[in-house]
Amino acid sequence: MRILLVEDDTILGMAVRDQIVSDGHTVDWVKRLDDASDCVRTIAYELVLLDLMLPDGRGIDFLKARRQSGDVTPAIILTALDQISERIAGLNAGADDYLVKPFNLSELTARISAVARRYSGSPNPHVKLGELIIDTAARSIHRAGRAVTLTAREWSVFEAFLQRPRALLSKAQLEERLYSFDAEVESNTIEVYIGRLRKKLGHEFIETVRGMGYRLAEQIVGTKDGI
Amino acid sequence: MRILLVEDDTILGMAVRDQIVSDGHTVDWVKRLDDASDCVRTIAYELVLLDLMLPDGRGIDFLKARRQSGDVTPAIILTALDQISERIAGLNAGADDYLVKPFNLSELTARISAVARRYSGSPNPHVKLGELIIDTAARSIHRAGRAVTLTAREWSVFEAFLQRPRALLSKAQLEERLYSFDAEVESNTIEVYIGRLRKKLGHEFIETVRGMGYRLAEQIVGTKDGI
DNA sequence: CATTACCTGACACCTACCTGAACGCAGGAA
DNA sequence: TTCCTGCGTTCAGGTAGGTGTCAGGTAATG
Repeated sequence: MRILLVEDDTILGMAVRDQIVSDGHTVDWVKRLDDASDCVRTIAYELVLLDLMLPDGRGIDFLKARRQSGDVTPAIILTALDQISERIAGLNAGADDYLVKPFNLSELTARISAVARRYSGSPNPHVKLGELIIDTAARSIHRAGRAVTLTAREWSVFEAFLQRPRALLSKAQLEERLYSFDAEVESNTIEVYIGRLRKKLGHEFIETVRGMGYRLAEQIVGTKDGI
Repeated sequence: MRILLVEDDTILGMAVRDQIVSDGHTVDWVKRLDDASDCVRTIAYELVLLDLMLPDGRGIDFLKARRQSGDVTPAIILTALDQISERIAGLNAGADDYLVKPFNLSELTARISAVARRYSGSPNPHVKLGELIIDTAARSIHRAGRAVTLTAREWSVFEAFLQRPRALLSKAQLEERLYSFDAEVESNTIEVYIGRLRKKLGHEFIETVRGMGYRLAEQIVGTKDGI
């Protein structure tokens, strides 16, 4: 699982980061909201851990903005005890959960896996994209009434487009998503997977931007709805 | 929504009850676990609010027993700040959420409606799945007129699929369900249980998604084609 | 035209998965 | 006690399907 941690406290941030890593996840840790914005713009996280009081703004505004722009990435809020109203506001703003500081690290682990579980069965599991109906919990896709099954890798790539429907994703970005940092891939894997996805989902779905990368075709994404 | 409140503190209990009522729900309030047992035996609640320290036992044992016997009613745990390990154990025992005392009442409202949303399609005691008729209370399954009996572990795995019929469940998720955090299982237990379930329920029942996990076959679950 | 980027069918490897079988352990009966 | 039975867990061998690689072909760009 790829997790974004937004926390300005160094001590706490380090502890949280280490715990998450030892749970087998990947973490990117930033201390400011504008860094966080950069991160979510380029990387499709599966979970955001969000402190509410940050040097350059309130976490809740960040969260609200993300939800406004259609981002459904699960978010857990990290908050101090005396910010009860903030917590409620956070839940209303679209947070999936919160942790009250100071919290136990094994509790963090439990909450993370709980959110991960819950998210995969979230109340809005069905996403519609053109003629595709996507059930993220079941990882199943229906195309014109027929079920389409994707392999693990294929789903990873497809998911990247799902999470950021309008974005143009470079091959490097997609590779980074598929393979852990150190792994070296010396070939046209991404091209191959794009091809396989096109074969399964329909060739009009993903369009090539020569020299730059790939993105979902505009008529598929639509103007406002979807995701 | 019909809610069971298990809380021995009179002041808190009254406050919670009033809040829930003013949210438009129905509450049954009991102060002891054996009263709670009577209640859940006769009434199908949609949510249980469960204090952990009660005069006649630990709430967590109650919850665990309910889950063991196939009850999937959502539960929110009410716990004091210093009972962190209890909270974690509660989540592992099958709680859906918890509230830390002292909590704000509007926070309670938010959490309740969150659970309600999550479980908007609440499972009833007699579930039909394809040619299977499942009695979660009795843990018995009828397949084509014949009774099928599952062992405890087999049921645990099966129940996971029952609770989230359309979800894809990874082996890690299933393991986490079977074993407490500390227990280490170093083998293909899940694979074996999947195999045994298939043998008992029919091979077409559970399908493998290589590299990702397992899920109920789609023709079994049936396509809920809203959306 | 040449050049570059991308597409795609084919293929070998490898790993996740399946399955039968055996082992360990607990509870019950004699 | 000892034997038996049922359940949970582990292990090893076999298999099929996913993955990465490559080569030859196609389309875009100047």
